[in-house]
Amino acid sequence: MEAISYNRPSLTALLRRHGIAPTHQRLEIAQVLFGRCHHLSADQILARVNEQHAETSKATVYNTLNLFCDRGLIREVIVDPKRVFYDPNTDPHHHLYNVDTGEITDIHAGALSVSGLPELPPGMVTEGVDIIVRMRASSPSVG
Amino acid sequence: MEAISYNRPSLTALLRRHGIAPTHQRLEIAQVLFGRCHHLSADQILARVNEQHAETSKATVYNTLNLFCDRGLIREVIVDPKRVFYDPNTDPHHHLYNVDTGEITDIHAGALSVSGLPELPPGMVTEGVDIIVRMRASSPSVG
DNA sequence: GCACAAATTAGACAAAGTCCAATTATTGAA
DNA sequence: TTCAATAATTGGACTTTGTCTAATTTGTGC
Repeated sequence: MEAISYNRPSLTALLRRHGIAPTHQRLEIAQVLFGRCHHLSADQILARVNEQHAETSKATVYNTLNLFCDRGLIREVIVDPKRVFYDPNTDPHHHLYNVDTGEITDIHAGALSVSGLPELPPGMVTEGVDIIVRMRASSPSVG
Repeated sequence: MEAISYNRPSLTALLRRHGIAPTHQRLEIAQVLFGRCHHLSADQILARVNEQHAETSKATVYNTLNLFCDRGLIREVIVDPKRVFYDPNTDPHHHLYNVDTGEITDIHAGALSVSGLPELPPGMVTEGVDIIVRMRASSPSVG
């Protein structure tokens, strides 16, 4: 895994390395993504970026998250039909999803192996394999 | 796999077996789900149900799909952040997702095995393991 | 036919995300 | 620096998916 420090100079370098001009707003967003707990939604990122003083618009947050995804800096996590989460960890790994709380935890891919995947149709290429383990508390009140 | 015929009497029986009163609208929706190609979104189901003559409202389609899910008749498929798809196949299986076209295909679980999944935290229970293989055409114009 | 419960409905509403035209930053060159 | 060109950001309107509610309709047993 690429070691990432969370200070401005190294975030600036990180963006540049991915061909992204390091503007003020992008650095703020990068800091939220890489500096705090993982798996935030666009809305949560918007709120955190503007915690101290409003400085970034909704449009910019969405633009930036899509840009970061396109450039391989972060990854979308699609587990909740209501919103997309963004994962600053781009190493191969999977997710444990707490259906009750919405909490997402990483599962390292190293320990895990999948066999028996079918061949893809000709001309097609795997973009990624997502494994989502959905869990819940064992004795919910619903019988 | 439970064999399901797609005529009214067997759909009626299917609903009753799951404790669901077989109303006209529910039978229409069941027919669309079980009788045609798989993995439809709520919107697609709404359109198909009202193809001939408008007979079912948006609210009923959403109510019914949620009811069918709760009762284990169908399953949600969460692969596209824009909408939920509904899968009439409730046997254990996984999905191949064509990122370019949005097309979803089944992967039978029989042929497939996963090892190395971590233990769940105490008091937690697996609700399901979803595996999504995302694929795309091998040489997209984007370099 | 009557009363009661269950299902359906239109349409208002909410949340996530996109789009656009106008403004503001940033950059490189002179 | 200053200027011009380009790139980024912005508010707000808009779209889409899905939920909610209060009123109506339907169905059931008696």
